[in-house]
Amino acid sequence: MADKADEKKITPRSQDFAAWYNEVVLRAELADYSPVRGCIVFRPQGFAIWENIQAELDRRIKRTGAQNAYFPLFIPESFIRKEATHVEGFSPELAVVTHGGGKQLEEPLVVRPTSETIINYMFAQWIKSYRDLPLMVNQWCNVVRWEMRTRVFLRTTEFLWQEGHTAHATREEAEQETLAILELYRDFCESYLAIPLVWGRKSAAERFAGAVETYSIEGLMGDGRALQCGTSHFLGQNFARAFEIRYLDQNNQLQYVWQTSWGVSTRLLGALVMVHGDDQGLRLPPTVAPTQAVIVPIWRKAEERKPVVDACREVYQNLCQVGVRVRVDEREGVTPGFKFNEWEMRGVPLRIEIGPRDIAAKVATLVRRDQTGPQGKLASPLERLAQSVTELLEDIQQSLYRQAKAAMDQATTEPQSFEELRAQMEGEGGGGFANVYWCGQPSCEEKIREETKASCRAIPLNQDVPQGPCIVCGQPAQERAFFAKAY
RNA sequence: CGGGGCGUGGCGCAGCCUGGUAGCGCACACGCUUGGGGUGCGUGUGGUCGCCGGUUCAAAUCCGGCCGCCCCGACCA
Repeated sequence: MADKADEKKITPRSQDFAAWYNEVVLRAELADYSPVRGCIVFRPQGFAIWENIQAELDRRIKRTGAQNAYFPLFIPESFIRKEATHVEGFSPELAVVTHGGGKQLEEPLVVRPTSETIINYMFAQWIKSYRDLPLMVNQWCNVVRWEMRTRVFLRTTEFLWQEGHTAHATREEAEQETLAILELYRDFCESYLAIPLVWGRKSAAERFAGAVETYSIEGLMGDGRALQCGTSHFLGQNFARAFEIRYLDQNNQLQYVWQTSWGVSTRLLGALVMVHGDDQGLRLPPTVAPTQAVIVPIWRKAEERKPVVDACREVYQNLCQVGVRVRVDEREGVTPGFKFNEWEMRGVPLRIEIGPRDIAAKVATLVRRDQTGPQGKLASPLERLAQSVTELLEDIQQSLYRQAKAAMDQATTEPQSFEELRAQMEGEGGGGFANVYWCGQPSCEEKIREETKASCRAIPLNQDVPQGPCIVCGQPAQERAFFAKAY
């Protein structure tokens, strides 16, 4: 009997995080494996989350003045080679098409790993004058990177993302844009996805191939490892020079443009699972949840069925009217208990139970996904249910953020010595963010990576901290940086 | 590419040592039952046992070869 119950449960998160993660993704029906190695299928439950992310992010991006466009999937191989660092960074992971229409192609076509080259090729033709600037485009698309080792959502051969590309007249303006997008991503992740972050500049070793500076937002997953959740790059004039993107300024002088690029991907789905999920499955913040509330009718005798179902449908209508994404689970032949577990696995933030007892008392029983046990359960009068639900969803959003923030804060330390850092990162259970003084030398960063497996995740901006000794070499350091084991 | 492991209904596995009608749990279909935390019972669908060859009257099982997948390492803006 115990075995049978266990069979329906997933591997506990604390027992084997990787197994837990895979089981949640599969059982919540977010994604499935495909016949092609490293490629996944986004199932309706997972894709609906991505669509919500897209919709909200798209609004926010457009508010900055960027416009959506679409560039080709195929890029002439020679384009990738035009920017030296870029080609070095991407060559090993390119998928290349050599044949088409039954014939070998004159020039192989690269399946885009990112679209800097082809977009900038077009930019060069569109930009003539300072009056054409700034030029800001965004595209939602798929990209392909032939990774050696893949993980669902976190690193897949093909993934979906949004990539923004901008060109500006001045360095200052481009730098400002880079940071504005970083802030846009930060706010989006924290407020919309309820994922707390650290953020800042990347070290040279972690920088995007072809960028002058890379900035990122970094989340901390449930197992103590960091996940890069979005990047914003200041490209300087690297691509402008490679692709001859020049404009005439007010003084009739030819100038190279200054550029940025930035993106977030379907990796965010992985972050949602790993930040919020628990042993019951997924837990979704209400803002991004495709279904925010599910109504489960409960009845025993045949004559109880109609009043219960009628009450459920009425509540459904009322909630729809106030904009709650709600559904009624009227399936027969499965018990309420089964439904409870299933919707919990899928991460629905709020469950509304309506049975004969509730109807008699003129209430509905509300059960919040973010709290287990009796404290997550409350009776709410039917007459002001819509308001209660709306308020509860808001509260659940805050609560999920607070829980994640508390976990991140608890896992964030300020080790004073290299030994302390090493001890923190050691073993499977080791991890978290280590906020340390670092002199900025690549050799010290490399030593940390070699000996602790932790890499530099972000160097916070506008630091106002006293000088201290580099945690590796002891030389005076002006800055602190976050190190962590990363996905 | 190096080290380790595994290929048997959709999923997880047993059977292989000692050759003889391919089995269990879950899932799925139907019926009754049940229903406020994964209800129980019954009936049923579904597999050329990764591929090729060999030994044998007979191969999931023994032998040889090949292929694929997973884990660890190397690698990864």
